[in-house]
Amino acid sequence: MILKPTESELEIMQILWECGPLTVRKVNDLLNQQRRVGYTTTLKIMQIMAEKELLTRDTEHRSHVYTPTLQSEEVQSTILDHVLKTVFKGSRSNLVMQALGNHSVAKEEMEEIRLLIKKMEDKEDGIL
Amino acid sequence: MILKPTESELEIMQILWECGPLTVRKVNDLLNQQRRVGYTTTLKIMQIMAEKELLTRDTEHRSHVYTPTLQSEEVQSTILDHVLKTVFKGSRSNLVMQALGNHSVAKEEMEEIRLLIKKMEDKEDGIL
DNA sequence: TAAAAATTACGAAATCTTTCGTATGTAATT
DNA sequence: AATTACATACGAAAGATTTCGTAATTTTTA
Repeated sequence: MILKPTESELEIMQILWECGPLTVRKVNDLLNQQRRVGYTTTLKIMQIMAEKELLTRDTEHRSHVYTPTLQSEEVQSTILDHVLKTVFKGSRSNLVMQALGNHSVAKEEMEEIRLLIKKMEDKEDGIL
Repeated sequence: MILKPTESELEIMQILWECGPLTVRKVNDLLNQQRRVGYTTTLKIMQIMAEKELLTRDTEHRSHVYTPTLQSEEVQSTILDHVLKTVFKGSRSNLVMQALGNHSVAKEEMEEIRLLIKKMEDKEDGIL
């Protein structure tokens, strides 16, 4: 992904990742459960996203149906890399420490993380 | 911190955290090692930051000297919380997994993280 | 001391994003 | 068939951020 999505674009992608391909109407309804926003506003942003190819749309039926072109993991990774670079001067461990420090994480999730780390240490023992 | 700093503001804060209290001239010189930007642009942004109280300035001498009011950790935490909420639907472990997955981290840093996790598990055994 | 250089203040243009009104057309309802 | 509801397209206003030109002032240099 070249472009970092804007906040509004991200909101819409979240909804589409969660609830599958949707019409503008559906997206706007879900969006309005979070905050008040007009229908044509949502329409406009989704049209722009389609132009940018952040979404594809099926124009077969009267109500177009939109799908995100990127997977959530790709966008998460892009954004996290940007934060890593601009906020943590590239230090991944500082980012992780900040993310974990003084916060509670469910036991199972913590276990998942612990296992991932173990696997990484086994694999890349001593390596950068 | 109430407000998320803009990208430009963040760039400047990074420089000030790294290189201590500086004049606009110094900040602009350092900034120009990364990208081309005019002196008055940097000045303007730093003046706005002072208004917002992201920076304090010593106006004793002709060249004002600016200092960040927030520590880097505070801003890192604020921004990471925002990303957590808007990009990872609040799942801290997903964020951490994404930050670690498929990336290399120096052995010592990894060890640091491992220790932190161990400490957290000991302290909050079984708790949220 | 006069000219040049450096600094702050300020306003406004340029750019990016969000917002929505209006026009237009199609489907559903009466 | 006429009216109402619903959809897209489009342009432009509103808002936020970045950019920089210019004026006014002070310091430095020649």
